[in-house]
Amino acid sequence: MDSTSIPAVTISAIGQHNDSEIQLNGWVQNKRENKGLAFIILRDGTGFCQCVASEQELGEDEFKKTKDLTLESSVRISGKVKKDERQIGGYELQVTGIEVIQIAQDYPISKKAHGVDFLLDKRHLWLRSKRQWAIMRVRNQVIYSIHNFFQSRGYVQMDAPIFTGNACEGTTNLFETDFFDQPAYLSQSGQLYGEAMAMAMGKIYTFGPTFRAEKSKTRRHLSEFWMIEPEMAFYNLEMTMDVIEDFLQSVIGDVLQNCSFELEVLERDVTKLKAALNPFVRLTYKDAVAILKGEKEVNGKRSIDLLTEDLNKAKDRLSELNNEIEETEAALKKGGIKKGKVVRMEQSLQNWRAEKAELEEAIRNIPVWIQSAENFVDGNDFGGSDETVITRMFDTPVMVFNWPKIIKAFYMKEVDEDPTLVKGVDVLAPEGYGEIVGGGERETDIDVLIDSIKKHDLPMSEFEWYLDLRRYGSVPHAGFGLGLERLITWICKIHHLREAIPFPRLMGRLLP
RNA sequence: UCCUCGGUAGCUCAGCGGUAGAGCAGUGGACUGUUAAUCCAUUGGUCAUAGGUUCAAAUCCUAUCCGGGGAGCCA
Repeated sequence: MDSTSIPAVTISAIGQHNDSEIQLNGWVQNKRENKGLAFIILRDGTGFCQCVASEQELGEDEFKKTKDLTLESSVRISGKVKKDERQIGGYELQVTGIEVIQIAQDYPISKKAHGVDFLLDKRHLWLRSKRQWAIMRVRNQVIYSIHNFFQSRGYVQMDAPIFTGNACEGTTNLFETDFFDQPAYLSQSGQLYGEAMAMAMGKIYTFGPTFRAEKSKTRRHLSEFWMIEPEMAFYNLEMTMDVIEDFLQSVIGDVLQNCSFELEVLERDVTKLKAALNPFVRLTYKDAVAILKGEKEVNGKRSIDLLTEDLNKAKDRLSELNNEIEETEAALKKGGIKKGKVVRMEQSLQNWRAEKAELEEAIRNIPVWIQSAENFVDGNDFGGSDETVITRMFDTPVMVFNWPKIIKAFYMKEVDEDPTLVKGVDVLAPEGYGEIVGGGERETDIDVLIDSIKKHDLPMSEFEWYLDLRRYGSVPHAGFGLGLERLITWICKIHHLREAIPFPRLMGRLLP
């Protein structure tokens, strides 16, 4: 085959070459065979395309090559583009020639189900699979939209250092390193540096990696993740909440507009994302507590009633499932069923058992959540379940502001009417995803700040440069931090935060 | 650190005192429009490790190791 005379194109651009002969470079994502006919699903990173090879068209020798193709073998395939609405991407390739580059032997990720742990061991290969491809494309869109949002509004991107000397919120959460015989820590926030940069440029944002050393093993934790931290001079809390809302809606809008195929691959219910384009709910901490404890209704419902409803639904579904499982097990044991049907029944059983485990967990959890909500002590921080309960009441993200001073960071500005409160804001994502943004207005008064640093038992010497920002032209300013992976996890509605980053780092995982 | 669930074929799991199982993957075969193709056949096991109870242990008990997700903490 003369590979030079036929133009090589990407699958994403295949629509521009309908009815003409082209060449695709890629990997075999899947293959189905009939006598004299082979269907190769090719992926090239830009998309997926079914290539149809016919023995009649190709001749015996060229067609034989399709027989050897295994999953993830690399190939150049030339052929004629044919529009076909039924196919993935809307086109298929009628193969005229195949050049095998390499035959992959025993690709470890098969076409059927795998556990997350196994897949994470194979993360370098897992990234090739369709779901991961879709998530990473959404991630790319989110990153692009973030830059676009801030750049088009006059923000300057400036980055904070990764090595820091100040253990600004205690050393237990920080990774310690040896920095020329001095202890240094990997940054857990660029916030303080962001304030310095905002005093130089007006509006800035940082975009970089952040490190947390907590020994946390949950679906919402990473030891290394990416954070975006805008900081604006002459902004107050209200203006910041407006920016957050505008910002998140802009990113979500871009994803909805540009990633419809990716969201389809992920089977994402986009009505939930579209709901977030409506104005966000804004609650004071006090109101949020009242809603949590069931003292305040939302749309005529109390949180505890809604949870009880959820609990009963889960119980009903569980007994339904148990019946289905029992009946199917009995039928299988009895035998005399065709093989194809047996396979389907086995698969249903596996799905049901997984759903059952989830329901049982919910049934165990919800009473605890109700208890925790009822007994919530005003003035405490919200736990994971409390966040879930609050967001359960609304369709849009929820912004909670005016928090008790004692549970928030030292740099937050006090509320004028009530100095026990500070002008912080947390954004809670819907569908149980919890906190994605934390921010607020910063303290401008140097005496209040010095007092706060002392009360938090922080080493004053480390903060002299920070206090300079208040000594020389202190102005009202505010900002926030967005956890990139948490936002992506919610947008894609994925189970594990670790699927939202190419190579996750967490306790017990440094490879690959 | 605490709570909780788990470790059985390459993968996903069932079996819970009495001969080690299923599906997928792999391999061989059938089939000219498949969509996780289907159908037939077939390879594949120190049941995490070490002790103990028992006529008999993957199954019960004890210890150890490893992992999951939840609490704490957090984006």
